[in-house]
Amino acid sequence: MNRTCLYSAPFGPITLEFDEHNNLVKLELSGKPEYAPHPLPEKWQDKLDAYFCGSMLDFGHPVSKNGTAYQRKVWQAIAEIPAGQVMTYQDIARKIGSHPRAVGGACGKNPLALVIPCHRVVAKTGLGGFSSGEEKALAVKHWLLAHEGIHIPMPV
DNA sequence: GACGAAAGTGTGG
DNA sequence: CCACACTTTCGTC
Repeated sequence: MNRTCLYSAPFGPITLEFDEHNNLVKLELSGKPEYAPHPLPEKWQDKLDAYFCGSMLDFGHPVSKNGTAYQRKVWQAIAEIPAGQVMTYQDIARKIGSHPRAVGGACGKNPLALVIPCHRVVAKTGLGGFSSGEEKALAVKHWLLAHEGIHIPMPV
């Protein structure tokens, strides 16, 4: 079985899902306070605390293995993005030899939202899209970017 | 310059 | 096989 934990992030509650292997399998930016909050592993509590504190912007955790080969490639490329820096979908697509559309699709299925800096990936026209236009998720993305000191050029 | 349509890739039904 | 996705680019107005 999996354990669903809740973490109080500055922008709102986030849901972390752990499996019986005690490893993070999913990280949702949307808090679902409808489950009994299991004790979040101190290991991740500290990581998240350090991240939101601004001391550690890199989780340094392997990407989820629950995905296709291309998805893993995309996530890995994203994970290689240095902290405090953003990369466009085209750059990533070019890096892995694919196209921006596929990159966006792979990112959309990214189960580890915060672990994989998918929010660090922006479109050429600015922030780009997020969750098919989920303003809430986009707000979180903007918050995370601002947290890293990145200013997003508005497409006016 | 702004708006609308087509493109080329991967995933899901 | 067809439709969708966190886009990009070309064509037209």
